[in-house]
Amino acid sequence: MSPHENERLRLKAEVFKAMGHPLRLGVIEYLQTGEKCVCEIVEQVGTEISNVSKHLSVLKKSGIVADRREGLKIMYRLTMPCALDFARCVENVVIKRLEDQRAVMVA
Amino acid sequence: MSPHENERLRLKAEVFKAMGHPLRLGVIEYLQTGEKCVCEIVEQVGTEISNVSKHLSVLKKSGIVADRREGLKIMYRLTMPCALDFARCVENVVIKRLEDQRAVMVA
DNA sequence: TTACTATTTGATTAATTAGGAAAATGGAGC
DNA sequence: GCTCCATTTTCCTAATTAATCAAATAGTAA
Repeated sequence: MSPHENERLRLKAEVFKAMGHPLRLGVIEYLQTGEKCVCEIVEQVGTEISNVSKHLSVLKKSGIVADRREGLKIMYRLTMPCALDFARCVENVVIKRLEDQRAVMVA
Repeated sequence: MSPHENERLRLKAEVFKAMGHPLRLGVIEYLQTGEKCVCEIVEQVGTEISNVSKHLSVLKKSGIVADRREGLKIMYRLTMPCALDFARCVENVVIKRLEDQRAVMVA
């Protein structure tokens, strides 16, 4: 693999990796309902501000969200709309797995 | 967040996490060209067999690939076709970022 | 059964990631 | 200037992940 090919895969993987955490995925889903300040996001996910802030910076670094200042608040928004399409597809697969899990537990 | 909601996000995140490694992403792209044995995949990605095997088990656990035995060989195939659609979308974003990076380096 | 091939698993180590608490930053308003 | 507010960064510790090598497994064929 060429260095350029390698860098392409690395950047691409970074996007998936950023989405590969329940809290961050929750934030992405929440941001579908529109631009939010950190304080709103904190309330939604229910954990320490400092923790949320760090997760947001991961999302930002990978290009999934962007932020802007509005007075005292920092507003975050989604910048990769297609992420939602895929998330929806994965959702279906996951729902199926959850159903399978339950079936196993019942059996 | 309810426990069920939590479990849903956890499973969903697991899929993204599985895709969040350059080597595994390379394997997924390679498997677009059809079912392959471990030996072929090893040749493609160019690293230790045991390492590839472990990465394959991560992909399998998250439901992205499935395997079957054929004689001595184990054949792997993609089982989540939509993963490719999203990968294509991310690709475009990443290409733009790569171009930006180069622009910065030139400047 | 023995030898061989393809793959997985286990043990170890190094590196990265996640979370909480406290300190630091950057604007807004007095 | 100082003070408040929203957010980020730093420091620390615990947990997870990745890579390599060696050993184990599972099927094939003599």
